[in-house]
Amino acid sequence: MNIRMNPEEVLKNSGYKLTQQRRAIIEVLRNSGGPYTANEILSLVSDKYSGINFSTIYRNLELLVRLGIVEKLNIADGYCHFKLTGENHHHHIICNKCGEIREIDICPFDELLRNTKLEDLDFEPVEHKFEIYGICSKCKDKK
Amino acid sequence: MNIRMNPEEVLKNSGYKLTQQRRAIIEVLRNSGGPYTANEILSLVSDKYSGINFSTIYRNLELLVRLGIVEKLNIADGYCHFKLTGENHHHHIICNKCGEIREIDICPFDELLRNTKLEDLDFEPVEHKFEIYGICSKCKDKK
DNA sequence: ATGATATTGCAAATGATTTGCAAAGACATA
DNA sequence: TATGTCTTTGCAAATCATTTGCAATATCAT
Repeated sequence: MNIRMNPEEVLKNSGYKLTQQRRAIIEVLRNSGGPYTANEILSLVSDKYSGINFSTIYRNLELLVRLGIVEKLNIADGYCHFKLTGENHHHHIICNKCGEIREIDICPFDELLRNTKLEDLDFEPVEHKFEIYGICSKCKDKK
Repeated sequence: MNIRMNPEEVLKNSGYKLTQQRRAIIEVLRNSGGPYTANEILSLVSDKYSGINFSTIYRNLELLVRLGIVEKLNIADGYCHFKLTGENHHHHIICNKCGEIREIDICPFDELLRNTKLEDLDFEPVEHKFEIYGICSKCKDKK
């Protein structure tokens, strides 16, 4: 599936219907950015498409992840977070106090592969995750 | 809390009682190694201490994490995984097929801090996680 | 050995996520 | 534009990991 296609095109080209609910979910993720929990996505989508159901949110997020349109993050806060797969590879910094998740462009992986012998581990890497937890500037002075 | 102390000592020195259940949990993690889910820990512990309860497992894992004795991993498989905090800092490679989790000594973080200006992000790092997902040698030929 | 207090086991609650099923919607085709 | 097929939705109930309240029990300082 071409990375140039937008989410709506990917859905249609994969034989899925472009329902109002799916449009709304994609639109919310596109316009509101940052990774959101299913809960947050429900609230945001409800603003434009009232009556949408949790199972619809979950079913579609799963579909969108499967199609590579959406990325699922495993942040250490007990929830799944979702965001549109950006064109650029990146990782995240997470504030331990307010929970804000921000993208960083820094990726340790290439460097890693260059300097070390991952193949010695007899392991074929497919993807990788890198997260830095800490305190963001807004929370720095809070106790 | 001195890192030289063993888990049992840390518990006692922190004012917690060294119950049979806690001994059994620590012993299992010490002897059986690899990160385990609460479920797996229950099974393993049940072998030596039958009748132990899920809530006991969870309550103690939480305590042990709080005391720094146990490390909690957020692997992208929907479960929490627990292991004894080793002396050495490390990260993990996870097989997408069999789910096996192995430690790697490679850490991208120091390099990262040296080469980039994390402080420009106005973020104070506390900890970080790095996981590589892929296919392990045992699963390489499975379809 | 005793007593104060932490800890356990049990059962029920919680909270995110999933599922079955009938009704509604999307879209290719006429 | 109307029709029919097949997907998708909404709802409600089910799951599944994890948490919690509480009475009974175990630990450990004394």
